[in-house]
Amino acid sequence: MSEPVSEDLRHGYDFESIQERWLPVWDELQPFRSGDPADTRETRYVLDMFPYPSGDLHMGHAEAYALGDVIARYWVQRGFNVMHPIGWDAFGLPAENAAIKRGEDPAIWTYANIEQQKSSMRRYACSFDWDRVLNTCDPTYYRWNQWFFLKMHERGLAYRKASAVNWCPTCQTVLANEQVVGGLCERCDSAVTKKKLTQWYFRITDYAERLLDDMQQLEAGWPEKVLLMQRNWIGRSTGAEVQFVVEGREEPVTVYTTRPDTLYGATFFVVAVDSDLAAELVGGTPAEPDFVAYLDQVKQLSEMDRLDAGREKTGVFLERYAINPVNGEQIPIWASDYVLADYGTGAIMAVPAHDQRDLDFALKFGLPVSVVVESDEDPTVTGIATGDDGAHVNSGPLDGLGKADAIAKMIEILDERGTGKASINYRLRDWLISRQRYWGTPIPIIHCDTCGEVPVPEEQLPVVLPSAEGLDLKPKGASPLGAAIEWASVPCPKCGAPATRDADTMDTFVDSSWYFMRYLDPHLTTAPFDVEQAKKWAPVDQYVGGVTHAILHLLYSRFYTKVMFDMGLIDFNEPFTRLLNQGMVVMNGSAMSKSRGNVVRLSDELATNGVDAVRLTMVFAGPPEDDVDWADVSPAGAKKFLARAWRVADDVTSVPGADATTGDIELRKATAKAISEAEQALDSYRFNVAVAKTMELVNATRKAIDSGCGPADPAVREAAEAVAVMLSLVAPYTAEDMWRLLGHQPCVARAGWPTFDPALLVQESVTCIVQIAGKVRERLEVSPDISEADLKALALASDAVQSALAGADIKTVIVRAPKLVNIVPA
RNA sequence: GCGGGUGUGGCGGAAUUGGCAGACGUGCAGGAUUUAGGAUCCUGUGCCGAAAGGCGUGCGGGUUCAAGUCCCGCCACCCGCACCA
Repeated sequence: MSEPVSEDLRHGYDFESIQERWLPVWDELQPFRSGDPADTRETRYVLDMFPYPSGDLHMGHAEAYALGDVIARYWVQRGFNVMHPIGWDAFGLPAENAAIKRGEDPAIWTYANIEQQKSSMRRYACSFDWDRVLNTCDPTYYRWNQWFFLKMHERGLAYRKASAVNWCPTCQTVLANEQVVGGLCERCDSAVTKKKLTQWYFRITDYAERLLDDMQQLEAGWPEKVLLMQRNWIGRSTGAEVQFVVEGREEPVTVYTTRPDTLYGATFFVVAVDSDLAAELVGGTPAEPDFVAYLDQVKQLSEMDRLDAGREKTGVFLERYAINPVNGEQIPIWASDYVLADYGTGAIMAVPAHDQRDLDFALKFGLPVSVVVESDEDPTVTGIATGDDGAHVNSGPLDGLGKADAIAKMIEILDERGTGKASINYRLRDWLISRQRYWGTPIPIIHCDTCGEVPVPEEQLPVVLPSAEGLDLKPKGASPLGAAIEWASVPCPKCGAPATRDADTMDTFVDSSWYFMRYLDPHLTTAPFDVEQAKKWAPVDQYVGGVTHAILHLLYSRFYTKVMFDMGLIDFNEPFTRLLNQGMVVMNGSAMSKSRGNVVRLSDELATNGVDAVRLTMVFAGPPEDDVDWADVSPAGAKKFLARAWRVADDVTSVPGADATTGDIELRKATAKAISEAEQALDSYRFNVAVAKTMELVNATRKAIDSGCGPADPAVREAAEAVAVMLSLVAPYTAEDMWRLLGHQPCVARAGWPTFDPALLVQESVTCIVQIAGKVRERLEVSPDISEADLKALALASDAVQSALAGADIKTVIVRAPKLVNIVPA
């Protein structure tokens, strides 16, 4: 099987030897270093989402990095100083799980994988600036996680509270809201349960309004879909808070509602079964045993079950009553799990006539239903809640008003009486960042019996993870760090008494929330990043990554950026100006997975077709945001094209610097057109189209060599050089070798984008189509600046037109010189 | 249920402001060269039709001299959210 190699040699193009030839040269020349302070080029910051080091690179990486690379390399060719860094999102569960399996330190597995990925990326010819590499599991990195935590703590943005939190029984750790997908753990798909724990939170809800408002800045550069998902996630809703007096209770209870206009229709009251309020209200009533039994039953449910909207309503009457503030009616208070403890106030007024959930509940338990918005159907008969909008009835001063007016009026009334006010609520919850696992950033807090939670003094950072040696990392619901007695036992920084370190580690999304700033100077020891470098480079001009992070990572990064802004560290408030969500690489329509047995191995593809062909396949497959189905594309075809392009350069016989202006005019025009069109395609992120334009130019040049002006014509050299530079974005090895064949020194990556004489784009004749009743009947070669009158006359005089008209009368003639004439017969 | 997106040859996909639908590639067919081809080169390739010609961008209407593109109504598929009061 040594055949393929000898064939390639026979035809000259051998991707393997080309790869071997140029890798060491590039290592030497380092064309993508961006840190030279004397560099005066305008700056651009291109960022690929950094990888998690679990094994070697796969097809998904190959696509993402190929696309990011096209953008970075294009901007280098256009004369920018481009920062294109890479690093590793190196903390997290897979390393820990692998370590448990092998009984070794997660650091060993992690760093081995990083080395492997790094070497694969080098071979894949990623245009990274290798001087800027960072690993989040290095203490030099995570000390700044801790630093940010302390700053947040100072500002009241990091706080601890006891709450029912999401718990993954498999990972044996808590999860943020964003990490629960459809009731399942985002990482391992286990059914998530609730657990009451005291945990650390970041107060992201304080930023809800700004996270929403600032999306305006992103509208031009982010996919609409991602913005929409974030808007939905933040879930702003407007309504009112209404106070209900509860019989036998000093303080009134406040509810949140988006429909204060339906207050006259509130016939009962529901509190979340797992809220403190429910326990308090039921305390001492005859309903208490029933309530406790019900609460136990609810606790058994997984989040999955609980979220099932089709499920029958359940609940318990608490033997207590509230007073409807507008009509003074006594309404019963129930507890149910369909009301969420952590949204609004954990209690609602139920308006069964006009809310489906409340109606379901009312019908199940035989509670009264009172229509307050005029409806044709009776909800108690149809079982369907009515009255999204309509005239209000049975509502005193609101009678006759529509929804919007009624809401305004009711808020006015509540305001006057001091029993309510307009209010805004968000679906977004605070970000739970504690994790009960080993491989993460230790939380820099010391718990002291007398002083409480004491921040680790800044000068004592980093709080370095204790060695995994001797620690049992197996998940058991409590952090393994607690068992590192020597590590955990420290004097209280305040009073000096014996105290213990917080044993939890931070969510790894903390690591990735600001890493884009650390790249600016990853070796800096005095601050997380250099403020001056930030002015030079940030924010990120182009971010590239999968849509899987549409909410989690991107929302957290946006939050961190606003916090950094408030701290005065930066002068912008959005981290990523443009965002490109590349599609996935799939096989036969479905995601590659071992269980499906449809995994295509990147290493196999690289061995068969070479790096350039794989990169080209990824880029040429279609629009970058679409999925690439490997069954639909042809890496072999890509290789064939690269060989064709290479041979064009090989065939050139003129010397470098040959005067192109004396060359074949038709090929020169084709070259100018290809460059211009590729440019437009690249500027609008239609990389597949840019490749097509390059292919057209290769075809035209081939033709010129074989059956046109011949290989010695300087226009052929001009075309081949343009192809080399255009190709350098996608197929750097082939392009570099073409550059060598053309008599140039490396690197083609910094040769500069080809220029052309705009006069070459002007055509001296264009094809004008002549339509009769919208159908093409004739084509005329005309001057591009022909007048409408001349063109009309010319078209009408044409034989084809005359015979097609067959003497019919003409109603109108539409002339769009010089491209079209449409003759409309009567 | 709510919200959003997408429908173009056998396949992946092209197509400024409405103005030659199918660029480029793949696949397929035929040919050249070759001991051979999973190499290279050339030719053809939307569909129907022998041809003339007709039809054609999910379906049905509409606007227009002209619609893949704009408007209205459907259908299909995909994605996100889903007891958030």
